[in-house]
Amino acid sequence: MSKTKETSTNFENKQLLIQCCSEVYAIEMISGQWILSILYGLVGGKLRYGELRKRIPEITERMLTLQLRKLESNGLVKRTVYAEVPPRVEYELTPSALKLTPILKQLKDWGEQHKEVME
Amino acid sequence: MSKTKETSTNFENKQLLIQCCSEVYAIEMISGQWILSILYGLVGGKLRYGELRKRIPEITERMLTLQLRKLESNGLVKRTVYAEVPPRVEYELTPSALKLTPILKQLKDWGEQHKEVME
DNA sequence: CAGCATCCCAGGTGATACTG
DNA sequence: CAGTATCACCTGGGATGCTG
Repeated sequence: MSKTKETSTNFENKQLLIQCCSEVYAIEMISGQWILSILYGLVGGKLRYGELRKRIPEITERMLTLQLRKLESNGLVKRTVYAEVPPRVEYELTPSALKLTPILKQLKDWGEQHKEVME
Repeated sequence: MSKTKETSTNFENKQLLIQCCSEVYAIEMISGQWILSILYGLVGGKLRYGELRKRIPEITERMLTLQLRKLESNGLVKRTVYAEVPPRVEYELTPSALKLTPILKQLKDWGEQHKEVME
């Protein structure tokens, strides 16, 4: 670390922005090509890794794993590992993530209105 | 086009997602390192390019221009060019963009709550 | 079953210099 | 004043193959 001066400066700016502006922080969390697909996949209840994968056929294993880890570390998804053979891992939304859904609904409504305005 | 098979497929998927899910479309619009800074810079009313730049000292001219064009083509910002010397260009939020602000407020509130939950 | 490791390319972004 | 052009870098994400 502390190698690339400008990059680290930028990173610090971004971190600062995320810390002071909670909306930036929130948007960071729901940004990313797969985040919403995963969130929506889980609104129905907990799912195993393989089940989740079937609901999002286009995603690669790599990205599903990466994004789930991101969601987990962001506190939007809870990951439960069962000490069994064969292994079983279940994912579910946290209460916090569930509170996000009405806001997503509003974004959807805004988006639809905005599309109409646009032509 | 039609060169890289997988990439174009992916692009199509993404476009499809944006078209069918208006929340994805909305999130796309407010995602990006500078979008919110610019939006917030303009909530007070119209500003000239240079004035806007002073409000966001860290942004480069290149990025300010690019992001403003993105916002313009997305219908969030209106750009007005005055045929004068020296040139004058003013930017202002569209009504649609203004409707977004309460939703951003909610995202902010959620973000703050979520931060508290997180430790 | 539920991942991780590796390689690789495309696109986004910064720095810098130039222009109508 | 309000941009555009060019180069160069870094990260995100895909493909593929391996493992506890």
